[in-house]
Amino acid sequence: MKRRNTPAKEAVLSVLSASAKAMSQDAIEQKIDIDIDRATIYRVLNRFCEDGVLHRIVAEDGKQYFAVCMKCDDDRKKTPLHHFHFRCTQCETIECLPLPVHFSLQAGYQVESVNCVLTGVCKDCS
Amino acid sequence: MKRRNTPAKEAVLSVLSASAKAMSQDAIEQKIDIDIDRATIYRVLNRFCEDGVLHRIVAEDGKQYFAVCMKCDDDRKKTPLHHFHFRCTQCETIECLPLPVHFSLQAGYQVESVNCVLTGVCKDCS
DNA sequence: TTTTTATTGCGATAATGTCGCATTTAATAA
DNA sequence: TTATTAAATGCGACATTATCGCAATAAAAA
Repeated sequence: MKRRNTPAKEAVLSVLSASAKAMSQDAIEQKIDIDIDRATIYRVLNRFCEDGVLHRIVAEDGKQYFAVCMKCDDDRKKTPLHHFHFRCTQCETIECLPLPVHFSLQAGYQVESVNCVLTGVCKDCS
Repeated sequence: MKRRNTPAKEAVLSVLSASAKAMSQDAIEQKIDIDIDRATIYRVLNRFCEDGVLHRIVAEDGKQYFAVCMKCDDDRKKTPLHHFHFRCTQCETIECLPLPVHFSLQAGYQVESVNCVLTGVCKDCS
C-alpha cells in the first residue's frame, strides 16, 4: 500500500511540525487553513503513526494527542524514544518532556508501547 | 457532604477488592450480581477516587480502569504510590506493577497526577 | 491520456462518560 | 418509632471522541 502525497497530509504535518506541543485532532483541524473532514484527519494521523512520523499520546482526559517523532540525527538534544509527557490543565496543552521513561519488567512481558503522562500545571502557567 | 453506605458502593468495592486487576466500568458491572445503573457505577467509582479508596488509570484505549489503592501498612510488599501499569492486549486486563515511576521535573511544574501504562503482552499470555 | 487504487467526504455508528431531575433511601434528629 | 434531611439512585438525554462503510475523487504510474 504505497502512500500518496495529498493536501490533507501536508496540511496536518505542517501544523504539527510548526507546533511545540502535541495536538489533538480538533486542535489540528482548527489550525489548518483548508477544510478537511474529521475522519480524514484521523486517518492521516493514524497513517503517520503507523509510518513512524508521529507518535500518539493518550492523556488522562482520554483524548489522543499527536506529536512529530524526533529524529535521532542529533541525539543529545532530542527527546528520547520513550519520554514523559506533561499535560497542563490550565493552558490545555501537552508537551513532550526531554525525560526518558525507564522501567525494567519481569521476563515474559512484551512491551509494544509506552504511554506516560504527568498532569498538572506547567511552568509557564504557575 | 457525608458519605452513606449503599448496596451499590459495597458491590463495586467488593468486586474490585476481589480482583487482582484494574477493571473498567463495564467489567465491574458484569461482575456485580445486583443490577446497578451505569451512571451510578461511575458516580460510585468517582467518589471512591476522590476519597482515595481507588485509583484511576487511563489506558491507551482511552478507557478508564479502576483499582483499589494499596494501603501503606505493609510498605515493602505493596505497590508504590505512583506505579506503572501493564495493559495486556491479549487477555484485555490491566495490572498494577510493583514498579515505581521516577521522574524529576524542572522547577515550576506542579504534578497533580501520574498516569503510566505499558501496553503489550503480559507474562501469562506470552 | 488512461488506468489503478489510495485517499477523501459524508453520513452513520459505536463507545465512553457525564448531567439534570425526580425519586428513593440511608443516617440523623425528634 | 417516626419524621426529617440530603446523599445516592435510576432514567433518559446528551456531549465527545473516534471509527467505519461506501461512493466519489484524485495522485501516481502505465
